[in-house]
Amino acid sequence: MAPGPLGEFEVLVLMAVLHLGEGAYPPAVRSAIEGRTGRPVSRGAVYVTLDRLEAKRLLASRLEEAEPGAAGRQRRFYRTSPRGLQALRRALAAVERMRVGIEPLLEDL
Amino acid sequence: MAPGPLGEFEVLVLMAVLHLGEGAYPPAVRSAIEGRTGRPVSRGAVYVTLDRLEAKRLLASRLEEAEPGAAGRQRRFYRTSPRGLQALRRALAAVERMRVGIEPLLEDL
DNA sequence: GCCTCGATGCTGACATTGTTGACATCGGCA
DNA sequence: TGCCGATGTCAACAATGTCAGCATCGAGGC
Repeated sequence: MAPGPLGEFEVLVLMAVLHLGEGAYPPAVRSAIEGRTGRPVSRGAVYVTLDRLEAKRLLASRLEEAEPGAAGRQRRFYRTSPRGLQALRRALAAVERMRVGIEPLLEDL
Repeated sequence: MAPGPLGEFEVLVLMAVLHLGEGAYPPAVRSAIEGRTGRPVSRGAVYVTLDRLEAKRLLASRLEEAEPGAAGRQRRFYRTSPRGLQALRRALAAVERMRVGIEPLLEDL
C-alpha cells in the first residue's frame, strides 16, 4: 500500500508532533504551528487532521489520565509512527530535490 | 485577498515552472516533476493544476505559435507571476521554519 | 451541592485541491 | 485519405483543508 502523498497541512502537523515529543496533544500542536509559521490555525482543523493521519497509521495516539497537579482533564497524545516518519521524509525530500537549481529565485526578500 | 495556502502538488508545479524558464509547457512540467521526484504524475493533473494556478494569478500563460522545425502544434507556455513567486516562498518558508530543531529526525536513511 | 468558566474534544458541512480517465484536436506522414 | 503520436480539455470523483458549533470535563466560587 503506497502511502498517498501528504497534504501541506498534514506535513506541518507531522512536524509539530515531532517537535513536541511526549507533549504532543492537539492544542499544543496548534500553537507549535502558529508560533513557528505565523499562520493562523483553527482548532478543528488540527483535530480532523490528527484523526486522518492516525487513520492512515502515520500517527498513533494514547489516552492519558489527568495528572494531579496539571489541568485535570484526560488528554489524547500523539506520536509519529515509523511509517509517518518515512512519509514525512519522502514529502520533504521531493520538495528538496525540486529546489535544487532554483535557490537563487527563492531567496527571501 | 489573502492567497490561500498552496497545496503540495501546486508547490511542485510552481517549482517546475521556475526550472523550465521559457520552456514551461505542460508536458515539460510533467517530466520535470517526475524526473526530479520520481513520483508518477498523470497528464491531466498537470493541466488542471496549471489552470487553477493561473486562475489564482500565480501563473500567467501565453499561446505560442508553432515553430517550423519543431513539432508543429501551437503550445501554451507558463511563467510564474510575482504573486506566484511570493506564495511559493511563503509555503517553503513555513516548512523550513518547522524543520528547524528536528533535522536529526529527518535525515535520510 | 450547583453554577459558571476556560480548556479540551468532536462532528457535520462545505471549500479547495488532487487525480483519473475519457475524449477532442492538431500536424505529420504513409 | 486515414492513421498516429503529441497536445489540450473536461467531467467526475477522491482526498485534504477549513470552519462553526456543540458536547464534555475539571476547577473553583458560592
